[in-house]
Amino acid sequence: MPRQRGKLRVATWNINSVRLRLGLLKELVAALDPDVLCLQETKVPDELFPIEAPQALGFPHALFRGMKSYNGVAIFSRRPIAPCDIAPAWCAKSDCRHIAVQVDAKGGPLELHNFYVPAGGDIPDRAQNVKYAHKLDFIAETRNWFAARTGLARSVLVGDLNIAPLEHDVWSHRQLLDVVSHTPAETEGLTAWLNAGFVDAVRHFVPVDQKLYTWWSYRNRDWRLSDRGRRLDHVWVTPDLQGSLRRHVVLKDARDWPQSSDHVPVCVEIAV
DNA sequence: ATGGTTGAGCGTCAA
Repeated sequence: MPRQRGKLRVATWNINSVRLRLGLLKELVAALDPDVLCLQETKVPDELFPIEAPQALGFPHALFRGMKSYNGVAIFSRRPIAPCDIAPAWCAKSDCRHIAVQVDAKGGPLELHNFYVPAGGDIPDRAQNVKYAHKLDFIAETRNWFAARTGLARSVLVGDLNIAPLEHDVWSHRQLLDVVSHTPAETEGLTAWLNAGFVDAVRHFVPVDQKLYTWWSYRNRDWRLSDRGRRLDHVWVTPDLQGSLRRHVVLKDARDWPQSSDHVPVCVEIAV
């Protein structure tokens, strides 16, 4: 897929340690050739970030926000970017789950948000599980913040949102209703956030009655055979951009790369 | 109901 002027190709990937998978980033770039690459779970503090990597991969512009061991987000870009520090510290934590930039585009700058939503632990009960409570609070805060952004336009939101909102975003809707990532509180909360100002750019291309996953657990002996996947990774755009959506890729082959992440890259091309 | 695997970084915790 050669790049074209006037088109912006945005990819998102939960890389599950950027230092461990620098070689796979090269594979990703070869496969998708994105203009902008958003990463989650980089798992590295900023002072230890492999700062030469984006340049070596052909991205002269980069911004990252990380911490020791957990979380961490990064944006690599072929086009100039400017940090966009307008959002609050979600849930009053500084836990490196969000980074935003303005990206140069032909028709004017785009606002790009890269999120890593809390996974939420195992027990789907906010009284018993503070991680689940944090997850629900996080998506309520983000929803309210975007809903208050009057005139929000030319914006793209990507990331590991750790929720599979639709029935066919999971391998078994019935069996996952009480599994964190697909509980009604989460799917309703994520849908409310989406509806606060965005459309689902990947479901724009893939009908809602078709199964679609971006994550397969490490705990399955044969992920492709059992195919117990979930769609946790998302690309949203503001409605003014919906008519500019051109193509999408869920790079399922990446799940078979050596020492792969348990998430696969998702990519959308927008004519902007 | 349980266990299954991986990463960070050395304790287990988080996913």
